Amino acid sequence: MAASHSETTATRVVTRFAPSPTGFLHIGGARTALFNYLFARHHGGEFRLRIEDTDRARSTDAAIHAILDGLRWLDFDWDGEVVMQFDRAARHAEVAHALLSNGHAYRCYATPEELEEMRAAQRAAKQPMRYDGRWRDRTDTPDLPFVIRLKAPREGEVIIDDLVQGPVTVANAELDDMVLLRSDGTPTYMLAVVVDDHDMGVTHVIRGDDHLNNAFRQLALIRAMGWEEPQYAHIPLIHGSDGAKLSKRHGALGVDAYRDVMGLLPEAVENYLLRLGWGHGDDEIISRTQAIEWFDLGGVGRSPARFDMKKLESVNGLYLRAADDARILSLLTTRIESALGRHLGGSDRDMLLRTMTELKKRANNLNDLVASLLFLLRSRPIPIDDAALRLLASAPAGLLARAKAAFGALPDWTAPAIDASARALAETEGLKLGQVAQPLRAAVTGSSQSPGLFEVLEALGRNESLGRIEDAMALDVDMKEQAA
RNA sequence: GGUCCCUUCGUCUAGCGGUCUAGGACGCGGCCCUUUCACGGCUGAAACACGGGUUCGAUUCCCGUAGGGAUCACCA
Repeated sequence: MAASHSETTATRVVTRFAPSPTGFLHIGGARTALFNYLFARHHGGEFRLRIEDTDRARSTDAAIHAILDGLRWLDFDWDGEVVMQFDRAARHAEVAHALLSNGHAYRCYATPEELEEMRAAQRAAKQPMRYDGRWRDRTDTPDLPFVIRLKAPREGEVIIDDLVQGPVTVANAELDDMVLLRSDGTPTYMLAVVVDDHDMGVTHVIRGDDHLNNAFRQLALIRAMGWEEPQYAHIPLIHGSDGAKLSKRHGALGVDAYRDVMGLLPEAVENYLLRLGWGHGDDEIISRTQAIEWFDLGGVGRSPARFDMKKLESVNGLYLRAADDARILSLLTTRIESALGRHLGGSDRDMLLRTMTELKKRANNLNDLVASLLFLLRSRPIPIDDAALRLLASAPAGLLARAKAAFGALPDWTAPAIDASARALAETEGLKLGQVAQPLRAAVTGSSQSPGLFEVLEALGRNESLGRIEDAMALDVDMKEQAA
């Protein structure tokens, strides 16, 4: 029971995120949660979480866990206990009956078939499909199943001063008498949201604009109960890259997919989502702290934004490069181990840590990062791709052997020392540095492209490096020529 | 179809009557850096949906048109 919050509501802010657990936490839901979170934190208010599980047939525990897991990953910490809507069914019914007693609701005995006929007739007559209020003024109470409907005002209009959409007006004649309590005694969504928002003391309802029309019906219910009206902010939905409603193939995946299959960082997803439909001057990279300081509902755009994976990847790359190397390595470990089929040893980790900064420049997500570092960890002989094979085939005869000899004689195995040695070799061979470096790169990395060759050699160590060069020297000539 | 909402580069956006020869970012092209690929730096192409008003003056305000979206359940 949250009865009297009629005191000072001017500065008090309570927002909530209220997903229904019929699926994973998708990207649109994550953005709604973000906006609610940021708005609450900006005002020093509360951000609450409510699971709308009144649809017993479609709600699952797995979905509840996926949603909580997603919110935790994104680090949107909520205040207080999670409210499970179904647990409050008795309270919802209580409100429906209170409305019945105060004359703001009535029993409707129309059968589903009867209502379907009514709609068919309206459809045929090209009339708007609305409940015609056939039980609105009847006083008889047959011994039949019934639903409780709100006796909504029929005259006048309602204006909602939406914090995002601005003032929106709808005539009451457009609204029909919605069902509050189903014939089985369970509450409808409309009833449950209004009651829960009220009892939870929600001051600002920030949600997708697919709920904008609902707001008018909900307001009628709030007024019938004489409750305080919340502020509304209906944010536009996210669309796919083709402008159509976001679907699976556009990226309407659970946030777990962004983490696990796409290998993205939560702070990057957050930043991208924040900028989707909201802006702060020319700022692109915005920290959580800045977001809390700057976020405002007035800055939210009113038109739907298209989801752009390319930009998300780009933002992720920026965050990846800025991220702590040890943290990234820990995120990478499982991926690397499953790709390699073995556990990572301490020396492996040291080597990766030393090269991580360079590695990160070449990847925008964790998957690419793993793919680009595996060559460091593979055991000899490492696989050589076609482009690398061609490089080896076109290298001057004996070059690799002479390089191996020169490197083998080095007193210190450091990148600068190897660099100097390679340059000296190129000089005596009458070659450009690239003509020496590329075949070596092919031999050592198995690829035509990699991080700086000398840094790679240093990281690999003298034995492994010389071994790999030797492996390449021993490669079958036909094989190389075939590639060339 | 009724109702409601929206409309700046391909995309996300800045702009809240003159500062706009319309700015930034992603993507795309070029150049630089360079042992490769990246990163980074510089640079180029690229937009105010259309038509009327209001105003000394409209990207910015109003009205239409077109296009897009949302919603019309005993689902949430």
